[in-house]
Amino acid sequence: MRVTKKIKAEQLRRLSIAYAGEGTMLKYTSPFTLLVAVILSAQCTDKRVNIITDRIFPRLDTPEKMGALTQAELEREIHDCGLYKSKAKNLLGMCHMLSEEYDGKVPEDFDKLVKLPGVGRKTANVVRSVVWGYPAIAVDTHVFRVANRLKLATGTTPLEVEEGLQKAIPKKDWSAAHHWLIWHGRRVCHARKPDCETCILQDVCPSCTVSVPPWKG
DNA sequence: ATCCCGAGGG
DNA sequence: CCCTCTGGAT
Repeated sequence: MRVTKKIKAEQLRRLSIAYAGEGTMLKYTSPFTLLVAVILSAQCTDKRVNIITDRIFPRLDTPEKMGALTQAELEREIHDCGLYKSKAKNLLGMCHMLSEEYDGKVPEDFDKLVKLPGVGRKTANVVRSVVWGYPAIAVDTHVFRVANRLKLATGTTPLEVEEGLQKAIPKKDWSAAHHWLIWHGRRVCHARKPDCETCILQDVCPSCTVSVPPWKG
């Protein structure tokens, strides 16, 4: 099927209704704690991250406090969320840079954020969008997969898909759309076995695998 | 077995 | 460009 501008708008309209009000499940109390939570969330469920952050943030909620730990100590604190060595190393580097160059405060500037150890394009977009309300579409594994399947935006790299989505979606909806696509990816449009049977986008999705989808029958 | 709101390094 | 890092949930 040919995914026209009109069909993209319909895809977005339905997603916006289905996932209205869904946001991040990560718990945080400041820009710094959200930044840490997002970094910990790589290859890990939000629920698991929240268990860890509930435990550590009462003691380690600033770059100064967290940056005072040794690598081994921080590894032990975050061990259960996986990738713990690289995350601990990056978090320490990030804390030190925040303390030394930014007076312990998380910068709002995108280019400054992505220079922090462990902070890439996706993390920077999430933090800017959630904390300060900047319009941004963070392209993670879900957004990348769902956007390509819907042909809402296509591309072989996250940046390509991000730029495509920016053209396909009104700017005021960028931050919300990021969450719509994530939740659709989590609940329905799974990586391996997408649940097309229960999908609300069957007739507007070019990748629908239902044997006789409405638009073929 | 397969996937989870990635990023750094080679 | 591809590889590696990693425990937990299902």
